[in-house]
This record gives sequence, structure tokens and C-alpha cells, in this order.
Amino acid sequence: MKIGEVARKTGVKAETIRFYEREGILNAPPRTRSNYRDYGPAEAATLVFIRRARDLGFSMPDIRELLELSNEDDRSCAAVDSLARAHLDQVKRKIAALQVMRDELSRMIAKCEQDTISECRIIDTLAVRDR
Amino acid sequence: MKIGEVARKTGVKAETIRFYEREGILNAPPRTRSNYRDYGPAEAATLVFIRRARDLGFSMPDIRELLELSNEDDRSCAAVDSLARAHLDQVKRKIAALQVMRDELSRMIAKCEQDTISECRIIDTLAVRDR
DNA sequence: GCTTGACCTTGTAGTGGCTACAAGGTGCAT
DNA sequence: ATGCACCTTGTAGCCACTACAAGGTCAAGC
Repeated sequence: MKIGEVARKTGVKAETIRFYEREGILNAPPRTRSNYRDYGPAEAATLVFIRRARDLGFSMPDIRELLELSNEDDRSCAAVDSLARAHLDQVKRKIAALQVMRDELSRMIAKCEQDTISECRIIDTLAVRDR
Repeated sequence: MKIGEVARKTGVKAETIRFYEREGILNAPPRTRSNYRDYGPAEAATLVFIRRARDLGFSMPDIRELLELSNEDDRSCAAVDSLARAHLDQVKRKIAALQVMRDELSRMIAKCEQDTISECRIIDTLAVRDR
């Protein structure tokens, strides 16, 4: 499979696939006579794995570790579990922070009565008011 | 006021203040005889404005615009209002996306029974299962 | 056989919003 | 005169890509 085909199949863009290879997160595949990357199903599976983990917000170092762990069939998956839990915690914290932002923005906007700038409650809130 | 003092007063680090100046978001202050930046209260107020807007998640281009608008006292603040509303929408969308992540992560983790990797439901979910 | 166009190759630079560092100058207390 | 905190400039690094430039390869159509 050439890179374009595997890109279509996995939903990972060709540029991104090359980037993963440069980063050492995806093994370099063999090349055809004309120096094109030639992928098999294993690489495609790895790419799908990476894409799903990215969709779930895992960082590249996390994914690197998940990939390594996924090869050690006999080990306990406690490490996987704790990595996932730590990430979940981070996501929860990010949500909480954004909710604070959302509420503060909502309050600020609600006070605006579309006057002139000099009366604007939004500018006012940013410039002067206590938090 | 030297940069360190204004940094302490505004909660914006000295490096970041210099960065804002380079980016043209904060006016370059006069210099002392020894070439140190010499800030007045107006610059400090601008920095507090920027910090609050950053805390609310506004982007640098947004802040640039808010700062420009904040100087035009006579104009309607409709532009400010719509900028803030657009940003609020974005924050809401980000929260929604993170909540999807959170729920999927939670489900994945809940299924893990701390077996060996070969049985790990987390690795399994990433590698094989449909979404 | 020649062109067209889709695909591939490498390498480099840009994104955002800082942050860290290096190498050196200044100001004040001891 | 020495030490230390502070300041200066400039450059590179962070993350996870994305975009672009300049060129090579291959199959189809004329």
C-alpha cells in the first residue's frame, strides 16, 4: 500500500504519517523500487490505534508508551490503566477550567447593553473590575 | 517602574511582557539612561487587561482587536459584544468535545479489569473496536 | 513517444503563546 | 571591589501537526 492509500484507509493524512515516522512513533516501512513507502496491514492498524488515542486526547509521549505496552502481552495492564486514568483526570480538569471561563464570559456578556464603548460592560470588566 | 516590578504588579512575567512588546500588542515604553524599560500606570493597566482576557481564553488577535476597540470610546460596543459571543461559542464547543472524550475514556477505563495486556480492554478498545 | 496529471519524495518553515537559555550590561549594598 | 539581583538582546524550544517548494515516478490517453 502506498502512503496515500493507507492515509485514506486510516484517516491519517500522508504528511502526518511521515511525521509519525520521523518522530519514531511508527516504524519505517520498506520501499518500492521507486522509493515509495510500502505499507502492510500492521502499519495501518498502528495508525488507527494512534488516531483513536489522539482523538481521545492522549499526548504523543503517552501514545508512544501505549504502543510499547501494547506489545508486551504478558505484562499486567496496570500501567495502561493508570496512564488512562491520569489522562482522564487531566481532561476533567480542562473541562472544569473551561466551564469557569464559560460562566465568566456569559456573565460578562449578559451585562452588556450594546451601548458605546465608553459604557461597555465587557471592556469595563476586562479593564477594571475585580474578579 | 522597571519590568520586574510591573511584572509583579500585573502578574505577567517579564519575558511575556517583552514578548507582547515584540508582537506589537503593548506599546514600547520609554527607556531609562541605562536602557531599562520604564513603565507607567497606563502600561500596567493594559497588561492587566491582557492578562484577564487571556485568562478568559481570548486569542492574541482577539485581544489586539479588543484593545483597539477599547480606545474608541464613541463607537458602539456591538463589535466587542459579537467578539465575546463568538469566543463564548468556541469555549462551549471545546467543552462539548472534551466531554465526549471524558465519557469515552471513562467507559474504556471502567471495562478494564487489570488483567494482562493481552486481555486489556483499554488497548483493545484503541486497537480494534468500533467507535 | 510525449504529455498530462495524480501521486510520491525530501527538506524547511510556520502555527500559538509563551518559556528557557546564553552572554553580557547596570545598580546597589557590603 | 565584589557580589548579587536585575536588566538587555537574540535565539531556540515546546506540541502536533500543516503548508509549501522543488523535484521524481507512473499510468493513461493522444
